[in-house]
Amino acid sequence: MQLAKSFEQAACMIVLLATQQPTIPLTADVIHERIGGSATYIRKIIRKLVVAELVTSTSGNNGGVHLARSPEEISITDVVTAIEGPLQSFPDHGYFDQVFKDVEPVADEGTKVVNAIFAQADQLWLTFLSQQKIATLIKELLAVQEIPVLDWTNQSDDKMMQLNQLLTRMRTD
Amino acid sequence: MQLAKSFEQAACMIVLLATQQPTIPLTADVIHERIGGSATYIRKIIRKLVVAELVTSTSGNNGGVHLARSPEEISITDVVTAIEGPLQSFPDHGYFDQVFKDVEPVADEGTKVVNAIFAQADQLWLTFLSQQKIATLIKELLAVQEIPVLDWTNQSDDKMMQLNQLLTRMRTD
DNA sequence: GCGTTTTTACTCGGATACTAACTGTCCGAGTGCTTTCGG
DNA sequence: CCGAAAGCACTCGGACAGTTAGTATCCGAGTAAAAACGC
Repeated sequence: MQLAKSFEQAACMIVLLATQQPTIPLTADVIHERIGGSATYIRKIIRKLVVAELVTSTSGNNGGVHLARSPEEISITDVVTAIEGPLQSFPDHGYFDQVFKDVEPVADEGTKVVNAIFAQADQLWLTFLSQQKIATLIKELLAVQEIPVLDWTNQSDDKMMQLNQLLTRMRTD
Repeated sequence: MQLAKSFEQAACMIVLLATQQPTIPLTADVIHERIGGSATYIRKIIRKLVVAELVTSTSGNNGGVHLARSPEEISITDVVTAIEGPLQSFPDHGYFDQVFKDVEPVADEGTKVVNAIFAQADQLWLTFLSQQKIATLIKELLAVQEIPVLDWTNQSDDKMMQLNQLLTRMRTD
């Protein structure tokens, strides 16, 4: 049981967008250059994030995507449900009811019991991940106190060096 | 993100075997008649349970499968890992490292952080389900204090009526 | 009657198709900024 | 100088193709109990 590969890519996008200057939206192409993989599929993933209202996209020239709310208000659970839909780990095909179908007093209580158990387990998983915000994730990731903001659109090596310098400066503070 | 359909079937088998007279092993065919679905695939699932040492199978005439240990000592987690293997909900394709590949001081710490978070969430899920034993599940399922034992091999309607009577008697006690 | 062979009823485990979900591609259409053009 | 038209750079969203994990089938081989057989 594993999340889809696209979830990992989606999470990367959110992180990317969180460190992007809010004034400059990111193009699907720029995102793709950073994350790699299939350029067209990246768009499909972006679309899911738009539908889930985690990011906003603007059409036309100089368009692109940017976060819909601050990284402090986006949890990992948000990203998971955006990509995968509501979580239900137990695949209910009614086999339990089938087995005990002629045991009359039990009727179709079978799956209900099992479903309830898994619903609890799922809830534990979800609530834990809902406490993990993108903001704290990035801070851990880059080992800094505050989220650095830069412009990923500018791809020159200089910018990359600037980020490195920025990071080390932030860490030593 | 969902468990495989075969997990549900596997769980049913364990329940079935738990209520089976320990002296009489169950044939793959008998199990199939109760659970339904594909007869040959049922065998593959049984095989997984055997490899995971949840059930034991004996070859030859009058052979079949029976539980390897008591239902009190089998947890839902055991069944999950028997069918799905070790749980790792985060699909680690290294995208995070890819994004920050030229941010030198971070190096390949990216996936480690994310992996750690999901490992915690998974652990919560697993430990909760490891506390849910098959024995208690069955008791809830059938609304009885003790697990009823019968012979599923005998398929006559009489036996089914006997079970129903047995259950109502156990409940009123 | 007793040991050996055959039959029978199972499991074992690999090779092979089928299927659905996920992944990836393609293309026509829409949107808004920018530029061009005519008066 | 100003408004309308054309061009451009993007996104939108659906239709379609490829890939992979899970599902399902088939078949030859192995194993142990029971039945049949021979002396």
